[in-house]
Amino acid sequence: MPELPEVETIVRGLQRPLENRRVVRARLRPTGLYRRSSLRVGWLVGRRIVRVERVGKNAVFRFDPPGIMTVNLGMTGQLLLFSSNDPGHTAPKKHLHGRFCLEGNLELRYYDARRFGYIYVAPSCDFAKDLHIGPDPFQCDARYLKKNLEGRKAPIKSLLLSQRIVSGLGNIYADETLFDARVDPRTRGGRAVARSRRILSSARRILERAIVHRGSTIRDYRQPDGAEGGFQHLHAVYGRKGQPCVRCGTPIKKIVLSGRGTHFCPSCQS
DNA sequence: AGCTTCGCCTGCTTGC
DNA sequence: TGCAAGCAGGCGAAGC
Repeated sequence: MPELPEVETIVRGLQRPLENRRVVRARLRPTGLYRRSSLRVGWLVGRRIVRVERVGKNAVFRFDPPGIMTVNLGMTGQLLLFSSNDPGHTAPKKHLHGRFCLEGNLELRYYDARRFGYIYVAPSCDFAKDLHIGPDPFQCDARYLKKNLEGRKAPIKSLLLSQRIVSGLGNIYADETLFDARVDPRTRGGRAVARSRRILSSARRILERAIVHRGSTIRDYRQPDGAEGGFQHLHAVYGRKGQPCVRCGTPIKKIVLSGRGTHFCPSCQS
């Protein structure tokens, strides 16, 4: 599932090929993939992509004349790049929902098997207001996190998953972060305030390492050129139920927390 | 208001 | 072996 490191990798892979190219044709179906109140992608035709960037878990495309498209990949979304004058490329059609043809015979395709992703097209976007997302772990400090955990009763894991406080963490990296910080995922937010600094620095460390390894491919995630990520081999807890903790050897436990599979070491996370 | 659960959706895994 | 139920989960909406 594309979280911050995966989206960062995708965005970096798209910047050079896409920036400064004009949209020649754009199509997206079904309309259920649009976020409420979004314009249709046809509105982008004739506009030039001036910048590709990441905001939380969203890939964001900025255009001139002014316009913006945000892509949230949900669980199984993919943004793949094809050269339309390369007859050898065999692009699957299954789950292909979006096609963006650009100058220079480039085609950006949007695939999403489960269709949990969504796309938002608008003249401009206020991310906090329109997408309900807060700063990512690289954009906030421990004081901010502390302030937002105070008095909260929900488990720290659930609070980290909420994109409103801190954006970018999903199920994999929330588990990995809390393991790194040695914090039990069931700890109530208010009880984790004193460990805000450690949690934040763990999040940054984990995310940086994951970016270096180009994200985690569990099943669907791919880079724009179709390659898999490599960080899945370095997970300490996610997907390691029953296997020995890399720190203390205790079997990793898997529980359900706020409806999410949650992996942790019952011995060294407290 | 804060927190949890539900529904969306498909494909892989599990169990009979 | 084959089929159906179970499970996975990001996110918004609904429910408590």
